[in-house]
Amino acid sequence: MARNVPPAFDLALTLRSGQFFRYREEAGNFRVVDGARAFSCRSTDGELEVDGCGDAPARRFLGLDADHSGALDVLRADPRTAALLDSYAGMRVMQQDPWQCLVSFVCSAMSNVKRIQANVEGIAEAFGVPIEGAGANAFPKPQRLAKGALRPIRLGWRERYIDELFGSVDEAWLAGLAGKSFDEARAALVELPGVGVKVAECTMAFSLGFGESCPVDVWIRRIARRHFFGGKRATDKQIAARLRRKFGKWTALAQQILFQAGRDGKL
DNA sequence: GACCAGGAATTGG
DNA sequence: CCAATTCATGGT
Repeated sequence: MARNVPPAFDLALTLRSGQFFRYREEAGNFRVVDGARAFSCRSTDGELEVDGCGDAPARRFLGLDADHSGALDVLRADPRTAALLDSYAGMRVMQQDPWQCLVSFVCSAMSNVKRIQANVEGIAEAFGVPIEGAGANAFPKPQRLAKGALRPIRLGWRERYIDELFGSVDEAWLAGLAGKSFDEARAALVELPGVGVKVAECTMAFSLGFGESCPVDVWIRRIARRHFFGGKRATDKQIAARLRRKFGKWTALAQQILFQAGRDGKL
């Protein structure tokens, strides 16, 4: 059977995993808007079907360029992730538009997926330009926004961060962080308003290709303390260090699997 | 009405 | 470096 994706890629699992927020699901078909690109995709008989853009950009976006068999070797070597592979081996770490990803995760602070989606979509509807034939707006480029223009989006206390980012971030600079070292890229991101270590590492993992990233949120905190620290307390830095040492460049993938399993009540 | 949601900034040890 | 407090909003 000819397959154009590696075995065990799970499109729905990956898109629903909270890495990415601008998609809509309609009967197994996923409509995606990433940056200025809109496309739809579905998985049938182990084949990834894409409409609206070429296979290559869609596959890159979905994280299908990575050496996943190498990842599985690492995940199988630890009993805690090995036990999850039956259900979660189809997870991939996506590679999104960095600017949209950054803004999305600044919106994510102390929020929830439904609201993050509404916030990101609201920003696109209010300031993005229509994408020909897609029935959706591109994610707006960084630009000085009119005073109070974000108010109706109801971003809460994240509003002033988003406003400052729109007026100050250079997209080429942001994308260029992919070529820096892990420490340099993170140090640069943390300088941005509304960006702490967690948001920085989400951006690095899900859009800049840093597989060693380990975003530590409330879920990972609970899971790590219970399953990697024998129930004892541990700081976010200790958690990230331990997972990074164990999973190396597949830390973000392991983190994403643990995160999803935790939310699914399987840990 | 309390409590939590993929945290960050500020301030004080 | 770590810990406590505050921030705005929506859902349960």
